[in-house]
Amino acid sequence: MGRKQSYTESELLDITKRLVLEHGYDGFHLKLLSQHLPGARSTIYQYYANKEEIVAACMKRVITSVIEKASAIDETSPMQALQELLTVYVEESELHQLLGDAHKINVKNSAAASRDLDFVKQAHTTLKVQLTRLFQKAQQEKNIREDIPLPVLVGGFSNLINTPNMINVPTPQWSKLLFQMWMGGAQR
Amino acid sequence: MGRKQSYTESELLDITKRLVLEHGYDGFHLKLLSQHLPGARSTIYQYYANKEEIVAACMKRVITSVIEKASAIDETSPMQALQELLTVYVEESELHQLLGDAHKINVKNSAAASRDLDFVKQAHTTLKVQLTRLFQKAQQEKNIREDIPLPVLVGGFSNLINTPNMINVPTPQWSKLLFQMWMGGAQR
Amino acid sequence: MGRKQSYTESELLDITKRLVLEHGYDGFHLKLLSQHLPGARSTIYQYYANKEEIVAACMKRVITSVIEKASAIDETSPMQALQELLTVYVEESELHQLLGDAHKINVKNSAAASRDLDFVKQAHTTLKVQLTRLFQKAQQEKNIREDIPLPVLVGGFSNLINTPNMINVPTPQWSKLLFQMWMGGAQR
Amino acid sequence: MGRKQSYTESELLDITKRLVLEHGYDGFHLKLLSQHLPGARSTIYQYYANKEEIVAACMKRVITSVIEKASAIDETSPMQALQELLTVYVEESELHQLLGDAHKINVKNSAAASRDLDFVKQAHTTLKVQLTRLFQKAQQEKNIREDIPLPVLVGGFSNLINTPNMINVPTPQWSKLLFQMWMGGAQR
DNA sequence: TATGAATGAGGGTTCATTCAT
DNA sequence: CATGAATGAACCCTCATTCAT
Repeated sequence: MGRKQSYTESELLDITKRLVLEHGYDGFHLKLLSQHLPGARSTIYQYYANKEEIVAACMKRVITSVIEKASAIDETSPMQALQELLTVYVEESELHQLLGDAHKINVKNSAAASRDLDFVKQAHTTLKVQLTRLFQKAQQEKNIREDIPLPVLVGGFSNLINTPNMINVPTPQWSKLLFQMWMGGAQR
Repeated sequence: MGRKQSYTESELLDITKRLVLEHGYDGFHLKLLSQHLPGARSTIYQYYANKEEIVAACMKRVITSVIEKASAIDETSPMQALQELLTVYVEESELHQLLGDAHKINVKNSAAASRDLDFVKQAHTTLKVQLTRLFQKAQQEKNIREDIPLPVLVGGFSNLINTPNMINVPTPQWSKLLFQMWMGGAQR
Repeated sequence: MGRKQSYTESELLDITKRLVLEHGYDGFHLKLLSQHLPGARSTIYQYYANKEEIVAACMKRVITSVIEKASAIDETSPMQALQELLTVYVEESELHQLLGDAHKINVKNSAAASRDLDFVKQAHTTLKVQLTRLFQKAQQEKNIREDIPLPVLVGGFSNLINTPNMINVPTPQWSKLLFQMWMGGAQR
Repeated sequence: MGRKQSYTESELLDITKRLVLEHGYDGFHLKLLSQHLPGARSTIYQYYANKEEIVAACMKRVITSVIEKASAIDETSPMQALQELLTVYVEESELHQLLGDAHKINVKNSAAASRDLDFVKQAHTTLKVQLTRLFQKAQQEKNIREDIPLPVLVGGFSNLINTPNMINVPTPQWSKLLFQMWMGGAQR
């Protein structure tokens, strides 16, 4: 009946996420991964067929969690929703960075990786659609200035999550600060 | 005497910059570099002693150019200066991304790389000092709101350069749009 | 668990010894080594981390064996002991040549190589101390002429091992012949 | 009428000799050589067609000089002649070490190197013949003990030159000391 | 002739992946 | 299943030698 697995798939992906963020896709080695897990390097192949699949699965898992949180948001009030959405994004701010390496994954080697990356792309689109929807609603409700093109405002909003939290405020307050700044501007 | 070089050091660094941005430090190989230059891989060693030195020299050159442009700015009016500085940063928006990999360069192999990276660090500090100076002046002149901590505003400003220019506006106008958004906020 | 190694560490070091003696340190390549072992070049890295470590380990092993044999000698009668010591040296006459390349090993790359070479140096000293001890005792017992400086006699003794055995006498007899010649001189 | 040569062939061979002794044949690079000569590395090819020829020419020159000195010795008294011969050998004691690497020279690349090495081999034989002749004469004159096989005595004599001169005596006296030790033996 | 640039072969090392136990 | 050994492809880098100026 076989030996007990010494770690779960989920643990494997957790470590993968951390290491890919730390070292980038090309700096992420299976040797490195195995050093952060019990057991031998080759054991990893019991879980995934190759490096590509590991990272793809990791990306899929991360974006799935974001999608779940984002789709749970009540969109009745668009501005309120945007604030909540920003909090979700800030909480998972690595998402952006992580997915930035998606294009490096060589998909020819593995159907599974290919499928996972397709899912990621799909999910990405879903998020963009939600964002656009919220912005359009906000605009209809006259909450948003019109002298700046909408895509610029959307881009600015999305880009907020990359702002480094230099003052180490807890995430929810950090998200509020960012939203406040984005909304009201820097000028007195 | 001797043969004519088949490409200049500057060309080499141009390509290096592009490739490091495209592939990251770990994805940047001398093989890749040589594929984008005429001649054999080993010819590269006529210019630099190793991979580390190439990338370090590249980073140095890029930040040097930014420093030059930034220090030419007239700081009399801080808000005006910030707008101009943003333009410089947007023009060289890869700087940030490029330098992000600086810590990956193994400096033990090469004194030259070490020197160049020290220079880069120094220059980085110089830029931060300029930015802080401008913000303080702006604050003194009551141009900047005070209910948001200054570091957040600074962070938000710096982070503007990462906003993707989705609408493909020419750089100067893009910079103006960003500045306008950052100053006035998104709210109507 | 895992596969069976296709050769032992000891076999690897045996071949290394032979090849370093044959080709010198600079002429000793891992490709050469792998050609004298089953399997691929990269397999060697299962045993040692780099070329330096291989040769250092080899030297350590050889001198360890000499130290063991030399320290087992009964030193009651110094002349008898010297004869036995010579036999040990002649048996391991490659030692000298092998260690001659020790200074070429770049120790910066590898702590293990550094440690092994320190051990070798230490052992070398131990051997010299023993030799000096025996000569002093022999001198006290008036077995050694005094019109020639002791270091010259010691040097001459040590150098005996390099005498090529042209007549292909078995080692113990060869050692006896050399000792006899060194003691009695060539003159009738 | 061309440019003035910046160094002579003889200087080139002098440096070569020193460097080959210092680094061994495989540790001897043309880059190293050119660093010890004025001018560019490629200039060396104005003197010799390749690395092999350089080293072969160097060996030839060294052994030629030994042959000259050795053949000038008056062989009337064999013991006297042996003492003088030893002095010559000690003076040129690097000869042995230098020629030890002769077999490493790949002769296929160069007819000139091949010719020079043949000459070296020939000269080597000439020296051995002289040595044998002197020993035979010494034996006939009853100067040499007969209980030890002649080749052993010859080998011992030849090997004297490798004795390290630890006490830093000037060469002629060193030679005398060695001869004395070899003749009379170590025993009181 | 002297030079510095260009080159390709070859050696060191790492790493994803496969294989035998 | 889990493991550790084996492998080959891919990189970095050096060096003898050739080539164009």
